[in-house]
This record gives sequence, structure tokens and C-alpha cells, in this order.
Amino acid sequence: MTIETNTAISVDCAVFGFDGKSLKALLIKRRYSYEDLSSEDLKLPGAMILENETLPEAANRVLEEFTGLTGIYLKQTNIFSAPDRVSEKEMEWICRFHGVNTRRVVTVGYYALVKLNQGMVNYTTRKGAKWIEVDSINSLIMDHLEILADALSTLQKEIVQTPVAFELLPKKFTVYQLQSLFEAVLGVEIDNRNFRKKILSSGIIYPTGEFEKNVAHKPAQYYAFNKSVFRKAMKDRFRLSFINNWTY
Amino acid sequence: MTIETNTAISVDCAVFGFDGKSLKALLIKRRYSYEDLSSEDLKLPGAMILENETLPEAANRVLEEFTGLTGIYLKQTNIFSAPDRVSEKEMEWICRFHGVNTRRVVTVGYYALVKLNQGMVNYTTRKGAKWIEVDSINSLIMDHLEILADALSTLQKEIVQTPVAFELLPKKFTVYQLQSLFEAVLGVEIDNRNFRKKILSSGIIYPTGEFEKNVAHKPAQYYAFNKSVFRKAMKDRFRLSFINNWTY
DNA sequence: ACAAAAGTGTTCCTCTTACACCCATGA
DNA sequence: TCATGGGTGTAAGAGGAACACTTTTGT
Repeated sequence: MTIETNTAISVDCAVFGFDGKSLKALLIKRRYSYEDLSSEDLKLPGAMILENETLPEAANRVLEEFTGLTGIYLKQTNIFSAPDRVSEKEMEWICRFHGVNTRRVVTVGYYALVKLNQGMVNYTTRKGAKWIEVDSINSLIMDHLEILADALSTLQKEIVQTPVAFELLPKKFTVYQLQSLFEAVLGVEIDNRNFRKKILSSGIIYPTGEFEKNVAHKPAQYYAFNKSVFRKAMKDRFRLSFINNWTY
Repeated sequence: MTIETNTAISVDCAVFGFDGKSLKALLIKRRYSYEDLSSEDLKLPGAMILENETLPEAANRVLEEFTGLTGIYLKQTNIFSAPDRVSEKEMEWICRFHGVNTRRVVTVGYYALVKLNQGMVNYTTRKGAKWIEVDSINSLIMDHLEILADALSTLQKEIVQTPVAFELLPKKFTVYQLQSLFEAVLGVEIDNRNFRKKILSSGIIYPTGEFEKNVAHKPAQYYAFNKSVFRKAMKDRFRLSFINNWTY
């Protein structure tokens, strides 16, 4: 019985952004080619964990490197621990690229949400990263596509139960932007009247009194997220009979 | 920038069982004392991962060791990666006990569900493990109490959305047993008439035609879980407008 | 007879759903 | 004047919540 301690642990981050139309993920080109591994291959931003670092700290370090931001929304998804998840060739590339010497890498998936505006696009572009429409991503290196799919499915679960939607929108947003975000993330169409009714009656967003300007249609009002009402709603939920939330 | 590859990865399993009255967890005494670490200290079953093993494989290995069963319900919860989650003294104990030489252990929490019957209790007792009422557990070694709390909260979320309840019950069970399980896991009281109405009309359990014998009250009918109806119900759910499941 | 759990119906009310038109603005 | 998205109400139906008594059995 051999105990394996020569295992490196890495984090890989699926970073999502919303441009008002579609859901995008932040991808980077594999830097440096190695044999027939192409530098055109796309990957998720990631890193090996350092000696005195927790996994969330490592993930935050990666996020700061590529977005320049700290304190952005971050949540662990799954662990990918198959001994053969990294091919021999990829393993050689990893050891060379990261300057490590290890026989195995277990990676922990994270998903992160950022407010995607022009400044963010400029920043990530300078870092050599690109925002790609999630629906159009069909190939990434190693098991990164699986990590991304996992992250998307986590986002879909969370967006209907927690206020993560507001992590993807500017501080002030229109009801339509919020609705479009739900539609993009969940891949469904939503009736606008019912959506407004539900979201506004819940009180978790409030009108700011400001309106769009210079738009070729009736200007929409900007709303903002009401944290305290949301927290109250969460507490209330636990006072309801459980049967309320039961979904069999 | 030092890359840490001398990190061991372990799994710790919170194993739950239901005895008809209360929810219990499987705990083992720390074997072998070391300095002032007591052999009376309780811990979750766990192990270091082996060289060619995935994390779920390691968790299943631990479960088989303590319960004699394979293929039991198992799900990953969280990762505990704080560099100081294991004190120096505990670290020495770990290296001695597991025969490893490492400076850091990152652990992955799993939760597992087993059918708790007399045979199971006999088996685990022979293995030196004990079933302890979850409500009464208030101290475990290292961060195992946190791992257990995490697992419980995962179970509470899952039991109302997936058929995990049936992993904790015998193949044939009464409606009351099922209700008691929900009450024990969620810590709530449930109206019996509404519970029956909901569970029976959903069709996810069906009457077997068998009844209790030798009980000092009207004998209850035994029911069984209907997998195919459950799967159909899951599919249907995704045809509903998302707003249906929305919980703001 | 009594103790103990099994089993059963109804009413009220809230929430979800489905659905179509006019409004304000810039081009 | 037209194109674009903003914004509004109502009626029908389904599902959740609250609530109390009779039945069957063993002791």
C-alpha cells in the first residue's frame, strides 16, 4: 500500500460574464507550444496551489491575475481526480510550464461571476484572454470542457435560488436586462409580464428613479438589488413548512 | 514562487443512517494514542488516496472497510484546504498512523447514506465504529465536525429534491417511516394528511399489499420506491417554466 | 377498555399561468 | 411614420395550508 504524496493540486476557474445578450466565459490560449500541442488550444484560467495557500485563495489569485479584480463571486464546483485525466504529453507540458515535477495533478473546479463591461474586456484582452459565448465553446484542453459544463450547471441551479444574477449585472440595470440574463443562463423564454410581477412584488430589486438615455425606444427605468430584502426572504423561507419547497 | 507538490490528499466520509427514530452518523475512535491525543477522540472514517485511485474510489474503499458494502450512495461535499487545518501534533499522528511523510493534508468531504439495520450495526461494531445520534455530536478531531455539518446540510438540501430518502430506508417501508425520516433530517414537524396526499399523489412510492404484523395498532401498509416514476417526474420538471421552481 | 399508530376530506387562499395591447423615444 | 423595446391587468386553475376524527390491532 503506497501512499501518494507527490500529487499536485490545481484550481481551474470557469469565469462567466454577461454582455446583455449572451453568457460568455473567459478563456485563454495555451501559452508556449510543446511538440504537437498547439498554442491555439483554449483553456480555463488556472494555477497550481502554493505552499501556504488554501484552494479559494489560489482561485482568487488566478482571478486577480486575469481580471485585475479581488473579491469577486467565487464558488467551488467539483474535483477532478481521475489518475489519467492528464495525458502523458500534457503532463510534460504542465511540468515544463509550471516548473513543477509531479506525476499527477488533481484539479478543483471553481466558477466565478464578473460584471462584463468594456473596461473588463480591455483588461482581459491585454492579458491574452478572450470572452467567448458559452454556447459556442465545444473544445478545450484536457477535461476543461467538463469543468466548464459543471460550472454552468451550478450557475443554472444557483441563479434561481440565490442572488448570483446580480453579480453578473452592473449595479443599476433594467428589468429587461435581468430577464435576458435569466433567459441566457437557463436557455428558456420567460413571459415578461409574469417576470416583472414576480421580481417586483418580491421586493428584491427597487427602482432608482433613473432612466435610460438616448435609446430608440421608451427609456427603461434602472433598478438596483436590495440585499436586505433578499436576506429577509431567505430567512422567511426557512419558516415555511418544508413541503413548500419540496419538488418531487 | 514555490510549487507545493508534497501535499497529501485524503477523504473523510460522513456516513448517515436512520433507525426509525433519529438520524445517526458513523464515527470511529482514533486508534493509537499519541502524546496527549486521546484514543477516545472520535473521528469520521477516512483515508489517504492511493496512487492510482480517484477520490470517489478512495471514499468507496473507506466505506467498504467500515460497512462491508459496495455501491452505496456517495456524494462529494466540500474541500478543506486550510494549510493549518491540521495542528502540528495531529500532523505527526497522521504521518505515524498512515505511514506517510507529508507536511500538509488537504481533505475532501464525502457524505454517504446506508440502510441502518441490525446486521449493519453488528458489522460496524466489529470494526470498532459506532452509530451516534447526529444531534448529540458536538466534538470530533480536527475539522471533522465541520465536515459533518457540511454533509448534513447537503443531505437536507438533497432530501427534498432527489430520492436520497430511499437510500436510508429498507426496500419496503411505511409512509410513517418515510415521514419520520423527513422530520428527523429536516428537524421539522409535518402534517401527516398533507404528507400522504403529496407523496402518494406523486406516485413515487407504490403500495406493496403487505402489512405490518404483530404491532399493537392498526398495521400499516408497506410501500416501495418507484424509480421510473421518479425519473419521469424529474424530466417533467424541466418542461415547466423556470419560474415554477424559482424561490426568491 | 385502552393505548398507539393508521388512515382519511374539505375548505380557503395563494400563487402560477396564459394571454395582447398601447406607450415613449430616436432615427 | 416606423422600428424598438418598455410597460401594464385579469381571469381561470392548480396546488399548498390548516384542520379532527374514526379505524384497527395488541395488551
